[in-house]
Amino acid sequence: MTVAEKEYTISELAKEFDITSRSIRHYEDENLISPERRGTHRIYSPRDRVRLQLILRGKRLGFSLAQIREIIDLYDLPEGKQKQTTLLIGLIQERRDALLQQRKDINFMLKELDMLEGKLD
Amino acid sequence: MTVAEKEYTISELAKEFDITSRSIRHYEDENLISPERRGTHRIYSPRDRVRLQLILRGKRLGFSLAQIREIIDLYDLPEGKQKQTTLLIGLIQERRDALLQQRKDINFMLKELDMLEGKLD
DNA sequence: GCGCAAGTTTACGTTTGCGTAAAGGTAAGG
DNA sequence: CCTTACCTTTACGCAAACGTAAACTTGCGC
Repeated sequence: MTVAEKEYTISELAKEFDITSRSIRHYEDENLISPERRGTHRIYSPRDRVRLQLILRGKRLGFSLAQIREIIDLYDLPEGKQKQTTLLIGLIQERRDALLQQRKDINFMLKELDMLEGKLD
Repeated sequence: MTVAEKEYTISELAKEFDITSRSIRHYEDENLISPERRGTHRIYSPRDRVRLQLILRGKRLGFSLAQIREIIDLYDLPEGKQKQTTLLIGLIQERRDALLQQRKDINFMLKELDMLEGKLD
């Protein structure tokens, strides 16, 4: 039998990730997450929680919610079925290029910060 | 004698960095850059050009213009004079922490992209 | 000295990402 | 049942980062 899956309320997740419930609902409005409903209340699964983490990671990197949705959608491929592989590979490569550029930018800035600190003798 | 410094018009820089003149003027409104004026026209020096590059780098990393201004201001320290070193070191450390977190996020996402691509066999 | 591209200011418009009431529904404890 | 804490939807508000249009001025190029 399957192990009982953990469940979360909206305010639990909000507190855990230090954001507001409003934000989480907003992400749902933007179709970035869609928790189960028990009556009117939202119930979040561990899988939903992971999605939220992905969203916040994207935010920290400066992606828009629309971009984040594109990225997240990559995770929801129908497992075996590859639904336009060439198109997907293109998308993935785009993401990768952006991230590599960001990493370059970060390394550059880190170096600059080192230099600046050096000037503060 | 000093070598003649290169000069740029607003539209030259706009074209070079693939942004609009409007954006550049906006950065000026927000005190991120302040080119020389020759009459009413703006004249950009190589130093201004570097500042613009810093701005765009910050943007690619998702920083707000206000944050970018803070970062840029670090470059304009009165050379020898250290004006509240402890405070500055704190600021620099904050920036560094944020960048290191971002680099972690990036590395995480890159790994995920690799895995996703693996599933597309 | 005229034309025309490129510059200027001023100001209102737009999108994104929530904040912040307002007005109420729901569930568990006493 | 009643309070209390937490949840819900609806909707208007707002700051950031420009877009865009209007209405001018400037300065080559001929």
